[in-house]
Amino acid sequence: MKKANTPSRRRGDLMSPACPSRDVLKHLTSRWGILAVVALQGGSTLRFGELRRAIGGVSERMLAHTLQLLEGDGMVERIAHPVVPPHVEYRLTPLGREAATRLRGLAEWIEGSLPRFQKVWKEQGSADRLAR
Amino acid sequence: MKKANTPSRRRGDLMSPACPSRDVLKHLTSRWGILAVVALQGGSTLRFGELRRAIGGVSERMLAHTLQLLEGDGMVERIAHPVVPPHVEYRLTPLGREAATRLRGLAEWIEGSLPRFQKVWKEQGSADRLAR
DNA sequence: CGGTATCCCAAAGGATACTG
DNA sequence: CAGTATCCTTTGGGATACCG
Repeated sequence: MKKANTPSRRRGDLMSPACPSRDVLKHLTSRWGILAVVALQGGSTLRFGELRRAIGGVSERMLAHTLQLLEGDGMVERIAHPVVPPHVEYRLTPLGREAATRLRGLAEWIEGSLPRFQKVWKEQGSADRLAR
Repeated sequence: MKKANTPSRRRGDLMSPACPSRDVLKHLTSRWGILAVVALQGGSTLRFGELRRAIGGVSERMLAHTLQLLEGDGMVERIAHPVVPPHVEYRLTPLGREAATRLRGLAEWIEGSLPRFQKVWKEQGSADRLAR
């Protein structure tokens, strides 16, 4: 019979409420998701503590949780060396590096555009009306 | 005197906990932020209801709130025609279009990579261990 | 060192009803 | 039509303590 449409496993649609691609987006856009990927960008492998210090403000609990989400999506690889004290390294997988390209672009654009945002915030009183 | 460093208004640093650029990231990565920007991408102006139908699953309350955040950051422009019944249109500002470029790239990559994510989810039992 | 386990809270977000 | 207002539930995420 027709194989014209393979509805389920062809391609995601973020505009559809039930699409599994929403989960990927959710993980990447969790509070620390983007920052973790960006911190790992560059191919370097980082230890848990290094990563934690690189990402200002993240708690151990949330960093571990975020890394598990990303590992579950195949974007981060966890390498645990069986020594004591523990030595665990994280690095991006090929899939994660693809994500990192986009996320780094976004991150750098935001950072570089900050002066313009601040101008907007100053000109209008948006800071007062809305929770920042 | 030296003008070598203008610490505050030069450029953002997302890795710093207190940097205001974190607010922009937070707004864009709120549950509906990216989807709203992507839905408006293309330069077209959309009415509130059209936008709502375009973004599957968003409630009126959250769409209005998200649009206000984006408007407050100068990425979305709200054009209200004083007629009855109300007629309100939304479109991206130049700043918003710059964001849209990055976000559309991310969104399309996620959508196109869904088969690979599903493969990862199937191979490892990550769906069981972690909340999706 | 690199985590879990537990507890707790603020905030994000949904449902519903109402309004200019 | 395009919102607010209100109420309520869920959950993201911080603090702390403990463990292999």
